[in-house]
Amino acid sequence: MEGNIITVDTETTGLNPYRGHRIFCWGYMTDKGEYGFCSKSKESIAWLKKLLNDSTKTIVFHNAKFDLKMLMFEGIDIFNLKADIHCTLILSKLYSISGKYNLRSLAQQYCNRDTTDKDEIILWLKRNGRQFVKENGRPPNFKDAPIELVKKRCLWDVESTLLLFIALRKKVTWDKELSKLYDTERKIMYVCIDMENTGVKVDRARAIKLKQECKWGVRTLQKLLNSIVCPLQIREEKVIDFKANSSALHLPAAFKKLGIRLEYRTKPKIIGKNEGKWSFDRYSMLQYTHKHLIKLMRVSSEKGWKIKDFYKIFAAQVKKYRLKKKDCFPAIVLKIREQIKLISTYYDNILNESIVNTGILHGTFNPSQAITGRFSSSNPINLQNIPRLSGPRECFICRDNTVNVYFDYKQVEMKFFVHFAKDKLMAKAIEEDIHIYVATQIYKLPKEQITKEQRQRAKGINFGIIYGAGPNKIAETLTKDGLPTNEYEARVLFESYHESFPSVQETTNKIRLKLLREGYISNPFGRRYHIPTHLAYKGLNYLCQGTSADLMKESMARIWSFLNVNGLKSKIIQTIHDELIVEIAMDEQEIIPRIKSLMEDHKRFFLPITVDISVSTSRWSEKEEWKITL
DNA sequence: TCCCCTTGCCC
DNA sequence: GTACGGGCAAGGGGAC
Repeated sequence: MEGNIITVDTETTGLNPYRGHRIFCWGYMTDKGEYGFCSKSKESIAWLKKLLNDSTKTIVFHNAKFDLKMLMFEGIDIFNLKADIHCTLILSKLYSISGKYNLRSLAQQYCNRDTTDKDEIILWLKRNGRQFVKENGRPPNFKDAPIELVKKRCLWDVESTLLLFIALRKKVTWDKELSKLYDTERKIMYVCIDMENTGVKVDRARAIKLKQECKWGVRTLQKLLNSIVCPLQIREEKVIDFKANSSALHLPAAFKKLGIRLEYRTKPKIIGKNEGKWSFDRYSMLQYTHKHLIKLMRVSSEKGWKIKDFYKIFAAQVKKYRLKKKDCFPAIVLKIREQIKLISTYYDNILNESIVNTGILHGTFNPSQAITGRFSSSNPINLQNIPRLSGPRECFICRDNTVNVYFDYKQVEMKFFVHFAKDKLMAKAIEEDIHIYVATQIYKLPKEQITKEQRQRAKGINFGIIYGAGPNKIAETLTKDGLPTNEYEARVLFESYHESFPSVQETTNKIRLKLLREGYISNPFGRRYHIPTHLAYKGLNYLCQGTSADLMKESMARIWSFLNVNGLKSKIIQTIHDELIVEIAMDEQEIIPRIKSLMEDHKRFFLPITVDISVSTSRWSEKEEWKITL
């Protein structure tokens, strides 16, 4: 083969190798115009393996993480390839101007490729799907499509990838910072694959038990709801089973029947055109909730009460205050929705997606999905939004002979916020308690007089401000968090905040100017954010989020190399934005401080970036502060 | 059956 | 005059 740059694309029977999906063919193209397409066979994989280990070659994929992972399942040692591996998805995300990163749009945008043809395989799957299921008892995948279509698509893809690589590589590598980011992202591919491959261990029996408890709650609360509002007249139909998730039909009808006047609407889609639909989210529902039940709702969520305990106290309250059925309605709707959510989003997935014998759950982490640079997690389950208090974390357990260690960047987004605003007073306060300090400023009280609730309010405002919130949104968030705040109160606090910390608005103004002049802003790692000027208020948040994300990525790459170079058994298993979960082998616990120091950064930023450590020897829900026990 | 909307979980 | 950042997934229900 003459070409030294070779693009490769594998076609697979699906997206999840842990569900048995595999490569069935692949194609390539070189910068000298050579190309080929072949079915998977022992020989063709051996040939590809040799290519991937030719140190004179540059191999390019579009979304290399995916192809490499699939190749791993063909027995290729992807972690020690000799060829130089590149990825046009990462390149295009780093160069980032458009919001679309599938190969078709990129090829059109950067390579002027014609994309008027529809994707013929997708069309084929759509046209023949139903018939196929009838004949084969399963939906068709790419392998079932006519091979000429697959070949055509595959070759189109490798050609586009090649053009894209040539167009983008220099744009990224000419910039020193972007080039470094690119190298980190390429390492992160392997970290991610390793992490996904290791998976997390779940306790299926516990998930079954907790699911049963929730189901009891749903049954009990559902009976109550039905007895309160059914039969319910919806159009011509008499509904006898009320759906608490139906905010379009059932909830408005139920409120009407109970004689509760509706007050809150969702944001209209087209401003002014439409006044929005009735809203029944937690914020609105709490406004309709009876005063004797509000505290119960708050405490039960805060403490993560099991449904039976909630129900006991709830029944007692109802009796004590002689509440009518209609008084209980909003609270019951909220509670049943919590239970439904726990079952369908968490317990069902934990049970359906973990491997029955081993209890291992393989999630997917995507390092280049979020525009800020954060990871996202999905498929088959999002491992980054597991509830902290209400049960599911009990199902995540340690593997035998390991402990799970949680390395948490302490207040990291807050620190970067101060870093960008360069606010000296805040910087000083962050070492002690930033939320109390902000409370002293906005309430104009000495810190001894700050109540727990005022601190919590200040905390809500701090995060709201980082996210670019206005007074209304702050009121909403605080109320949802169990701190009832009206819009007037929120406005006073909001203004008081900006009077105390003028540096914050100054920073946003600077960002706006920079966007006006250059069209983008960059974080300290050189990651660029193209933001339209009228959305400049997002800039500060992108910087905080993105800086924290890039710091985490660098750390992960370092830690992963450290573990590998030293031949350690311990594994990175999860990342939740500013938290890294490492499964530490029982006999390797001495590396915990080392990992901490690989993550911390005392030099580069306005404030030292430090790490807190927690550890669990049993369940995620049981994690506690780490004390040196070496 | 597909897709939008609403809701709700995480940081 | 304006307004909570980034994600993912599920259920309901209208559109086709």
